Amino acid sequence: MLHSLTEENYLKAIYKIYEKNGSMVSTSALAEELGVSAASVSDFVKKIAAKKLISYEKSKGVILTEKGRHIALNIIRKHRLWEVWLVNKLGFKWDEVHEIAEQLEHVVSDELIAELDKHLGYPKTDPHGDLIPDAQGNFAKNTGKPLHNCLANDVVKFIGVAEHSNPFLQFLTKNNLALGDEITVDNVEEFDNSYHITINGQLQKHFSKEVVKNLLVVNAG
Amino acid sequence: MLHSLTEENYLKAIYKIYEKNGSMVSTSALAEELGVSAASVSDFVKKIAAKKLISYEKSKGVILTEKGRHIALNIIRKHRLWEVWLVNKLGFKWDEVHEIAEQLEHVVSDELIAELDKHLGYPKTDPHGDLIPDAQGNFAKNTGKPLHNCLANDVVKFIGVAEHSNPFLQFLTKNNLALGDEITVDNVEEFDNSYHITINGQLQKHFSKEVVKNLLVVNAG
DNA sequence: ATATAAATTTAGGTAAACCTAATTTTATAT
DNA sequence: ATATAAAATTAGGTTTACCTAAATTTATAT
Repeated sequence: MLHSLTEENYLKAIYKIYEKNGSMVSTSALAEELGVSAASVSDFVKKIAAKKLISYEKSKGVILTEKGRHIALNIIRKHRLWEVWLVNKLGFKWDEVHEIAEQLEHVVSDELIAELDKHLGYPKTDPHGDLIPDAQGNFAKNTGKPLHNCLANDVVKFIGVAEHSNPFLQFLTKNNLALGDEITVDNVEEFDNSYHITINGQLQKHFSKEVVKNLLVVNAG
Repeated sequence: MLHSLTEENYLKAIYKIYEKNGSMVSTSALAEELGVSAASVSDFVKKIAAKKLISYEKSKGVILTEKGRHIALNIIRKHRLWEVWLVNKLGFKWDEVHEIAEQLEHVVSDELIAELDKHLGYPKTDPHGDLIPDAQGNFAKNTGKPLHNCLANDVVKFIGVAEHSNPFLQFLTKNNLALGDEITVDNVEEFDNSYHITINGQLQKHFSKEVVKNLLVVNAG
């Protein structure tokens, strides 16, 4: 079964919003995410609901069916594999790959994706630390928690970001923080919830609440 | 300037037919190549003529302008680079890459293509021996001549194909003939113009006129 | 509870890229 | 030179994915 570019983008957007909010996806949220009018969304969701890719309750919102979820995860799988390729094989930076992967993710060829996966050594995560679903759409939930939850003297490992915007990624690069780095929480400012940290036991930094909320970490070890 | 998928495919098709026939490209030839009706072609060529991508003489045919030729060559460059990647890096066979490259060629990112080119070691030819235009659209003409023009006792090198269909490529693979091989013409049958040849001084084969017409060779040396 | 605001849907319309059928133009053959 | 065939164009229509404006439904606030 072949899916139009638009259909793929709708399913991906529905998946993304659902993952963030955990509830039915509203017409307006979808319109915002896709950059189209609410009227267009209202039209289009009826079409994909008729194809059983989503279930749609009028005026309430939409949610992916198993079939729709499977397709969405396959696109996400392709997107993340291409991002790994762009960074690991072509030398792009983590803030340069999203737009290119948005195009590559729609290329249709199961053999291509299987060979790409092999070529990359079957990576588990993409350059932003996001987990890559397998060909069946299975994947674990990311175990990282925001650094914001940590207390003084905690020692953790930076494994992902909750915010994927290029400005945020560039901010981290500029501050010499990269995935895999060890972070020690030196002290938390009570007054504004900003964090004084040490990266890899070497570099001291002071990050705002907005930053530490978006750094996903696990216990070091 | 951004071009629709359709526009890119029209320009590529016009280029391809023009290279084969060396004259103005007819509506019917384009319709045949693109798999659409002549009426659709007649409509669409007006649109791209208005954009100065082709020049169009009503009822006579079309030809690329410099601008249109430049775009066509850029798509061909991308197509061939992706084919090299598929074969050299992912391990696909030369008869498995065309359809995938048809999709990849439309991805838009000059940086991507520049990095891909570097990653591949700036290849001069694709897996079928076709020359890859540079980023400015410059490229030499293929110097290969059909083996069909050779006489008994000629010793030549196989460097390209005039026919790109998968059945033909698979036929050559099955017969152990690959690009770069040395071909010795042992004898030409007068009666049907079939060729008795020896590949790399080892393997003797008997190929029909239809086959040898599509094998491009240069003098061995 | 009802007025107002916000979100959603419906109605009606557009542009891109296709189609078939009819017409016109160009080429071919006697 | 003219009839016929082939090729190209025009006319009129469809589908997909969008739009704005109007109407309706749902949520919010007094």
